[in-house]
Amino acid sequence: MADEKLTPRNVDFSEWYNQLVLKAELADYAPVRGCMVVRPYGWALWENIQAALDRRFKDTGHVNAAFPLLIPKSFLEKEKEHVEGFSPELAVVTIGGGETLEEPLIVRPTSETIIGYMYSKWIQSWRDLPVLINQWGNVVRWELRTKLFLRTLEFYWQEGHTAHATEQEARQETLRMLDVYADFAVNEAAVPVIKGIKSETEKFAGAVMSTTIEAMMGDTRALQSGTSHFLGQNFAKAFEIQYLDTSNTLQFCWTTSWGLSTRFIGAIIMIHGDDQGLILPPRLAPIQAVIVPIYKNDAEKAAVMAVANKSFAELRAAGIRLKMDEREEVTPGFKYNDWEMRGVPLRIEIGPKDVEKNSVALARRDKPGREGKSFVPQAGLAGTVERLLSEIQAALLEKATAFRDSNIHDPKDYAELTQALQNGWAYSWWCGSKECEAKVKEDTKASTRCIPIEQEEGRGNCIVCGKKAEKKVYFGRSY
RNA sequence: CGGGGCGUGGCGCAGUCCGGCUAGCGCGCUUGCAUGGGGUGCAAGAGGUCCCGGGUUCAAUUCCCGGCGCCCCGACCA
Repeated sequence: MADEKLTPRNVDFSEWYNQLVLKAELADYAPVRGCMVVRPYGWALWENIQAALDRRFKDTGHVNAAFPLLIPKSFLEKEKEHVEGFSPELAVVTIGGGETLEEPLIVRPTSETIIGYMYSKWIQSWRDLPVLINQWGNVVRWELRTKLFLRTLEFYWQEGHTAHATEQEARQETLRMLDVYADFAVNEAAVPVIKGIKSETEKFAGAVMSTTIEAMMGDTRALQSGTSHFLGQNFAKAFEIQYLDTSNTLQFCWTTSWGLSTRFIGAIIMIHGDDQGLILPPRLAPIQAVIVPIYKNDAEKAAVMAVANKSFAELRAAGIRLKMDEREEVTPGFKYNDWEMRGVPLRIEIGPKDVEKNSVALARRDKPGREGKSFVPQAGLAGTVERLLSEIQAALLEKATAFRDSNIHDPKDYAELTQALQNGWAYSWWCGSKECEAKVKEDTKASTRCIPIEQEEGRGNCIVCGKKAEKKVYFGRSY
């Protein structure tokens, strides 16, 4: 419960984050190292994320299915880069039913292999394409260093896997799903993101091209918040995913995969939260508004609850996700702090004075104190609440965007670059070489985050080596 | 895997250096009374293998040896 204040965000961002996740009851540490329990409030947030994404997946023609948690070890070994990338972080099952298994099974770290195997059975003809399947599930990666939501041994996500007849179509699919992620992030989570392409060193093991939506957290560190890969024919060749084209020629498919995980909850916390606690974007918040009735005797209680119950019914009917806080053992002030910590966007206070004046008091979570407070008529409350929720949603996006943009620097030379990366990102020309990328990482701990898909025409000189460069890239320290 | 730190009621810690009596404190929890528009007050309670194993000793939470676990930094890492 809300006993003590959080460590202020600017004193120790990491500590603030950990305390907040625990105190807001989003998640808790599990009895297994590096694992977490997602608690009901956190899972409700995830369910809203799922719903917003799943709707978009369906709208773009995808269907859901479920594949096994366990994958034969040999499957992972069929794609060379894939196995090299993932083998250090695999959990392997060697015993089943008391017997040593002939072939070890791995707990899926991602499902390209087993889904690829199934696709090879299901796809025969060009008429079977494209295959557009998504899976909601969990995966395990044996990470050495973990943090609640951002990186845990087991995490929940969705992984989309598609197979296409042509390279062009698969590349389009990759970018289309990246757009879906960006649309979700911006319009549902109020998380501004940059769509871009990962460098060779940063890309997914087994992909031809990886794309990302990259977001800046409240401490200016970067977070890869969703990712979409063009896999070329790498997995199609490893698993013989083939079809006969219209001229009766056997062809390999072109495949993609794309994923977004519970890590995104971490992004929401770290982007919008403040010293008081969480600030959840209204469109995803499990509770959009909380009603706090205020009274000190039975007579006042009866009058206040009559108005509170009427308001509750009206808002409920309007589709607002709503909570009535009827606890009698804590004071109104305690409830204010409690719900602020949990990030509820709007608080509705109803007391004897409101009953008298036919009003209610509204307090916006995104604006502290008096600035966010207003007294509105009881009549037409649902309309007022809907308008405020939508204003809060817009204000969160605007604030996060302004913060990000003010922390993206444009260094003039390498010295300025290293300086800029102490506190923020840099957007600079880059020749594309691994050497220059590695040097920046060595000197500043910052990696290339992405080469934005949308960037102005032109050429410049690499910020590191000074050679001709055709693309600009974002550098930043990441989670 | 390298460096550092820490394991004591549910949580956060003190005590241990220099062994000894009933192991304390804050928060939380239970009950009662008062309170109630910004983290409410008072009172009475419940709750402990002092991480585990071994050794030294009349006596170990405390000293010694071994083990396990967790956290931070680094390396690694979608």
